[in-house]
Amino acid sequence: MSTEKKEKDFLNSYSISKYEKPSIATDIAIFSILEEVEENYRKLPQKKLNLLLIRRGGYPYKDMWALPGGFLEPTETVEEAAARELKEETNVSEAHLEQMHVFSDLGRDPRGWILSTSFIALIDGQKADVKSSDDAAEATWFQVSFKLAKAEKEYNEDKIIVKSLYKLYLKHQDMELMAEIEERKEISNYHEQISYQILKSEGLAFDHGKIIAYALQYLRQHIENAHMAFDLLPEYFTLTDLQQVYEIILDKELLVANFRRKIAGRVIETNKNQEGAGHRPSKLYKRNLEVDNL
Amino acid sequence: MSTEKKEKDFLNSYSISKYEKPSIATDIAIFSILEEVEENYRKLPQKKLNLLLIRRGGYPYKDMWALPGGFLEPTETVEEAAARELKEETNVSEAHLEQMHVFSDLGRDPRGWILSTSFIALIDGQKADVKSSDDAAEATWFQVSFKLAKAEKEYNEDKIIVKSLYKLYLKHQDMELMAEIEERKEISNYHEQISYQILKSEGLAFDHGKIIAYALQYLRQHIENAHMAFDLLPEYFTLTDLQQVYEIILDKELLVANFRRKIAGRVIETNKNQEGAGHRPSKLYKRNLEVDNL
DNA sequence: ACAAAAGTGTTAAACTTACACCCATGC
DNA sequence: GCATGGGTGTAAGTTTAACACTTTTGT
Repeated sequence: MSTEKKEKDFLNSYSISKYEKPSIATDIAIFSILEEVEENYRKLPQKKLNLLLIRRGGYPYKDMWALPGGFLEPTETVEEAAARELKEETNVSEAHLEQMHVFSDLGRDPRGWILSTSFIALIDGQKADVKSSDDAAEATWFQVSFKLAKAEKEYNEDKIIVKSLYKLYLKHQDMELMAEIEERKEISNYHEQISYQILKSEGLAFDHGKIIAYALQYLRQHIENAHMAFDLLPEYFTLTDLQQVYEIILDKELLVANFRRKIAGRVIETNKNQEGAGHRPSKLYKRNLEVDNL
Repeated sequence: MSTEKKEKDFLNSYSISKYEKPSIATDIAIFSILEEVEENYRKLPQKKLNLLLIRRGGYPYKDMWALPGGFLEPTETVEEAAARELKEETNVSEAHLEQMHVFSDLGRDPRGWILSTSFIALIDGQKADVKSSDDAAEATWFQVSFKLAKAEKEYNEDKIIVKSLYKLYLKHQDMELMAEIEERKEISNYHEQISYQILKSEGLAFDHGKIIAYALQYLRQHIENAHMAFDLLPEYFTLTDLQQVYEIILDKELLVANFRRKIAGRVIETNKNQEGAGHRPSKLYKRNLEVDNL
């Protein structure tokens, strides 16, 4: 009997269904930058980092807020599932959409054995068309605040443990969700590992506080490398817009002259101008697609 | 009826089994640095990047080589599953072990709907105790060669497409496995995406050529940031050892004086010396666990 | 003695950081 | 006119890159 024949026979008789299997969900942290209205005609509107959450219509965690997501269908990849969810919730089909992490803690979902392959999506807030989806769930942008509240370092023999307590606040009008997440880094001679634990969670469903914390750390660590900042902006933008995106995500002020020198090679000046503001009009730029390393 | 009661009732009546579910495999790219014997007593032994592969004992892909891996059990997280596999194959329980990517292409496994959550593991080659595991599969270190063979750039309106063809060779004695993988980067104003495709594959099971290519790119991109290089070395090492790890992974020569200045803060000098070589003995160093950013 | 690697010093160029200053607009 | 943001220049400090040179060992 040929090898091909044997393999075929094996596959025909193989039944994968005898093993217990988990369900796979994809959850997406969809971020955008939105502007608050500014009453002073001179001042620029304040930009804020926002995250899209959906109020759960059913059990479990009924009426609490969760990341958009859903179960993986047998006809699609996790990327396709994430793109489908993103499109359903925001009607945006072209966006930065990137795999982030698999969350598989036992008991993370009371419905059973469910793994989450999480994604991070960055979209231009103007382009998103957020509305209640067909299942009547409310989708809402929440302003994000994520701050280090406490840090401690423990020196053991051959090992250092760094614990950092972060407080996450998500605000929309008079609604405020909160989570306290502890990040634990363990560094030894042979390996290092990082883990997150939810200490407190108010108004957030499942382990989504943890996923959101992970996404925010991921954003901060990756905003400088790739072109992620551009994905949060429209096609044409001012250098101040771009700088503010960096400042919001890094939660840190940057010097104008230095920032401009640094990103000079990544943008292309256009002959368009931003007009109508109570100050000198600024040039509009677009991203330079041609960047050597990427 | 209280909300808690309702939630409980819901969960009791909820049956997740009605949806079709995939199996979850964890596959690990286990890397180590091994030395080739050197006949010239003066010369240092050549270090090489090695990858652990297992010959498949059964169908499908019988007798072909695959990444160590297995199915996720309902009692463990994907990290625990990966650690279990690593321990089974190498008897190493403390190592750098990190989630990499989820591969979910339809048809990636002829046995059915199987997703792979892939990991990357870095171990000190000396510590690994590789032997045929209980299921009598052969586990073997393969020397890795991964080179860019062709690159092309396509300029469209509002979009740039960069295609890079990589050739992967895996050698052990007179065995040679090969794969050609195309990396495709698409960069537009609104998003950028990167995908890999297997063009040719000889001797490698499943889509593992793709996973290996992904792992090697991941290694190259991350070796500078974190302390990954140290995880490939024993506790005490010479600065030349460390430099060679960088050189092997980046596939690029570095200047000695400059390298030493760059990593000066990350290592601690010990009073131990490497002796017995046909040249001036070198000081042994160990890693400095205390690094500001991590 | 000498091959091989260990290890250090010097310089120019590049990039980062901090700060000072002028410009243009709408009200 | 003036508040606000747009935009540029310069000098000090730091890091990188390239190269030259000295030191120490085992055989």
